Amino acid sequence: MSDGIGEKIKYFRIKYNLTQEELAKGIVSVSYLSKIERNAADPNPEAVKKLCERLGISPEKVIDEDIASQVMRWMESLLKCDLVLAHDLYQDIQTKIEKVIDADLFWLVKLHTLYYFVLTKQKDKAKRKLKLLKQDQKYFSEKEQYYWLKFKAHFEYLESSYEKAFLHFQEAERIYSDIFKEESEEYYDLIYHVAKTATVLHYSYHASVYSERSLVYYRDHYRLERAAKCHILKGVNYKRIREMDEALKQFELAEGLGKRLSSDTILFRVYEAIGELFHDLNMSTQAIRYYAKAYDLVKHQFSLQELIAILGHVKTYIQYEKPDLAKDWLTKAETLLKSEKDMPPRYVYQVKVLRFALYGFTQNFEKLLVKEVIPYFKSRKLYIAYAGYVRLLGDYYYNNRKYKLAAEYYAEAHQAMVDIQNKDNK
DNA sequence: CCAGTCTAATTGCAGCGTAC
DNA sequence: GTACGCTGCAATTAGACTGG
Repeated sequence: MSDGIGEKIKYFRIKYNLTQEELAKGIVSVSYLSKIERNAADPNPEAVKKLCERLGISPEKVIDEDIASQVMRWMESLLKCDLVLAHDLYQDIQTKIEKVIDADLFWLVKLHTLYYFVLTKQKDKAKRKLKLLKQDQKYFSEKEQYYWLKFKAHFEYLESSYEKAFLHFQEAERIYSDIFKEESEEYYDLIYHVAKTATVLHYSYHASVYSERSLVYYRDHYRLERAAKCHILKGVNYKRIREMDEALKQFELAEGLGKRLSSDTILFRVYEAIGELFHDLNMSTQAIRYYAKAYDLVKHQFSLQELIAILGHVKTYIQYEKPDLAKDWLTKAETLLKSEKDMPPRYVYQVKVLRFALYGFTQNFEKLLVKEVIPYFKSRKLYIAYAGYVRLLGDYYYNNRKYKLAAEYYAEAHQAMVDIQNKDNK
């Protein structure tokens, strides 16, 4: 019978560094323990009791209703990204769960703990959890396999490995219908994340299909914050295919929702996106207006967002041919970087490159791009940024009359863009 | 009651994969 | 290679059931 006691025994045996022989000695044979652990045997309760005693765990099979419902509430709070509630429940559950023998609940908790670490950005803890779960994935039921794929994807996303994240999300979607009877909040949360990841990867086709699907659900269920985020995703994708009016419309819808919810997070993203849109349209005054709005929302509070808004100002002032203002804003960015050590590399590199753009491209620029920037984006498979910087280096060689090198880099940038399209069309 | 039969739990051992 | 941890398989054992 599979009440899942086997996995639990195995988990604790490994935790306490025992071999099967050591645990089984005097109770059952090693090979029978092997079977028990794999749920391939239905051992007599006496033996199970002895094994559990040796491991110092309680063999109670009946689970506390309290814990079960608490775990469900915790999973729900994670799905809704309610971190305050999730944190409280997490503390409580962790102390209780080890005493409970119900493998179903047991793995669900382990898996959701991974997601909890990802949401709270505890990278090291998440990494460790991921490693542990990896060893046990062969025991996962289908439902657990689904969560495993989904949360692994979230982890990869956090690590900026967007391509891996995208594949895991898609695989999770493939098995979703085998496990859950209907398309619920869980499903559309997954769809939303596929859209989000596809957007980062510039997979425009996937991004627009998935963001539309999740938008419809969130709108109909009055999940306004998510709906706003879907509008932003749609806007970004319209912008990329140069449907600027449609993009602006999406951003305005998101703005309306953001105001109604008085959510600075949403409003920041909207203003930053509109700023970017006007920047792309060479409408510098408008772009600055929105970047300024975005900046006002986050300055001296959220340093990463602040940096993003500052960078918007710098590139727009460069475009606007106001180098002095651009230099002022660049200084702000550099000051911010000094006080905040843990900024994502892609923004750090952007600051460094913008400095060269404002003060002249020197040989150090070539060194920075060849040795650090280009390899970084290549290894992360962030091909859009990669292609952008490769092209920039091409420009540098071109301006220095190194035409052969320039041509090579232009070709490489072109190839990277073609590759993205191919991946999107798969 | 008991010999015979059937089923399921349990064991011993050969052999597999991995780490050193 | 060999030591170790683990698993698959055939054999053994224990217990339940049945017909005489």
